[in-house]
Amino acid sequence: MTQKPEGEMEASFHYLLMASQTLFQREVFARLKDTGLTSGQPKVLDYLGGHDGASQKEIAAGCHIEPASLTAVLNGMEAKGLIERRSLNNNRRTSHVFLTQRGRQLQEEAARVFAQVEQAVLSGLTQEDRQGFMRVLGEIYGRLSQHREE
Amino acid sequence: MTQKPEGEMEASFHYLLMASQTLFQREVFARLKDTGLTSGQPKVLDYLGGHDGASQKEIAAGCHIEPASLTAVLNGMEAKGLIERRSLNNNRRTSHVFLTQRGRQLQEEAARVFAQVEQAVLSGLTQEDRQGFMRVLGEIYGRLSQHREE
DNA sequence: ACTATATAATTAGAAATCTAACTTTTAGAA
DNA sequence: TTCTAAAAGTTAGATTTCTAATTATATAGT
Repeated sequence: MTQKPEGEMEASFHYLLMASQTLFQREVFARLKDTGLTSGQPKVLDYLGGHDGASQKEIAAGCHIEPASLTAVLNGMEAKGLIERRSLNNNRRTSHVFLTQRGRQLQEEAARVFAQVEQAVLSGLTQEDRQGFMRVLGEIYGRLSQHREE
Repeated sequence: MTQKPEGEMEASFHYLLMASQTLFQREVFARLKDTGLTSGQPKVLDYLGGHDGASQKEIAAGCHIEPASLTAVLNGMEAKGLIERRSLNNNRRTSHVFLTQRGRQLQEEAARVFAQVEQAVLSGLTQEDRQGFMRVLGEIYGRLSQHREE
């Protein structure tokens, strides 16, 4: 309901995708405001939650940002004591990133908030709509990922 | 390595939404590179395509960015001769934004590229999947919009 | 081994975005 | 009408992000 044709419903795919992502992110950041996390950090924490000790290159790929962008985010996180960079196997070129205890706490908090907002957004859908939506969104993501590699 | 849905498919809603939007945007910008448009400008052109003469406040709302952010984008567009700011009805507080002839050209080009990428991404879906996806995405957007107003 | 190439990360500079504070202008109230 | 509050836009400072160039390290070829 509440589909007020305000102006001229620009309900194109790209508009809805962009707008939904923006609004979702804002809701997440709003709920994480107290943690002191800045806007680039939650996604990195989220990735590290499942890939502790990953290289910066791997983290950047997983977060879909450039390695150069990640450097700045990690510097901030390291300064706040959320992560540590270490070399492994006598390889001094690659640096592996590990969550500190405090980093782990905030990663868990971020995961909770992501799940909360996700729940709030998807709870109104039928099980069928939800599953169908996730399946198609996965296909779309796959298609976009291919594009990148070509 | 790790070019496929690697490791543990983090196919959560928030991950797919964020990643898809990022990849979509990158594809659009890649195809608009020759136009000299910078990353903040296409969405504003897109909005103006349907709302020429809108106030900055309206444009910001339509693009889901803050008025302060829009100021910088419009300054760049004005410097490149894509838009003009004008006062109407002796109201000197509100400034209305109009596309120039060149701005209109680039708006049309941006619209073409948005449509192209959209087509490339959605063309693999069945008509049913496509319609269902758009409907649910619209519902999700509506839900997120409400959140903001509360 | 020694040099050339490739890779991982960083730096530099630009643009986009946010929040908070400020300026100007309009509208409302006493 | 005059004073006060609200609104529209801008400015300032920070973070995120990009591309291009740089540094340091590792791998490969001869």
